[in-house]
Amino acid sequence: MTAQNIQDDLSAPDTLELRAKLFRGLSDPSRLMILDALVSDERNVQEIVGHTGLGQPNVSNHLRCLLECGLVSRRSKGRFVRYRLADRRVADLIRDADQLLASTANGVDACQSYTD
Amino acid sequence: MTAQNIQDDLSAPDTLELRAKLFRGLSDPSRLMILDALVSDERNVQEIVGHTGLGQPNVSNHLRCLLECGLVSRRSKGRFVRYRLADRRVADLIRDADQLLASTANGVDACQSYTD
DNA sequence: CTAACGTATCAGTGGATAATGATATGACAG
DNA sequence: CTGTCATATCATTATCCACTGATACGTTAG
Repeated sequence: MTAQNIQDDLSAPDTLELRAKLFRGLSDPSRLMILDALVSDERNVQEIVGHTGLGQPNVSNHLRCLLECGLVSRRSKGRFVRYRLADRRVADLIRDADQLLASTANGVDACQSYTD
Repeated sequence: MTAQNIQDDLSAPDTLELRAKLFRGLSDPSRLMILDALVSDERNVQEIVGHTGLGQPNVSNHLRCLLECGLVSRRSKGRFVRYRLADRRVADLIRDADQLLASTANGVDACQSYTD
């Protein structure tokens, strides 16, 4: 599927699954923590581990997910690998979600479907 | 990690979990299909079942999730229950995600973390 | 009242996945 | 080289969740 087809074909099954994958990348508190750590700065894995308190293999695994889903990008720098948000719109999307939550937070808070 | 280190308080654990729940509501192809069915019109459950091809209990279950997460609202109309998007920004969020996908679709398409 | 319809809930099942500890890979310092 | 550090991968486990069929609940029609 090409980029221009996506605009015209928003409900096609493939597009639904792409959308689902993108949102799933954003649907985990650990990954949101990692993304928060990357909003302000480019950081390497150790810095993210320190910033989030998550285990190193866990962080690497989440970063792989975020990378493959196009939410972050990486570049090697000697022994270190530095990660940053892939696009400004990733932060925008999270901010928009927060604004929506500010209106409907009571409802979301009462959500019992996921036992977080 | 202390609370005052967190910029704008957006990274507090509670906020992270609220965000995660909101995005998780959007992270399933079936739910995205249901939301697509509701973008243009208010619909009852049977109409959604016909529009999506999903099973009726399955649709009801997803609708409960979407309702509790504040993404849709409902009103009873006789025997029928009519659902609609809770906020225009729900559709906006999905559209913004599609625009982001249009730029990074190759990366997301290659995502192997979730074997859909 | 009673049957048919619309919707919601329940129990069971299979598959997905987040977290962890151990380990592998690769790069730099000395 | 060799040891150490940074990162990635693997195997395991425990949990979560989407789907299905059966069923319960409530409402309207006749």
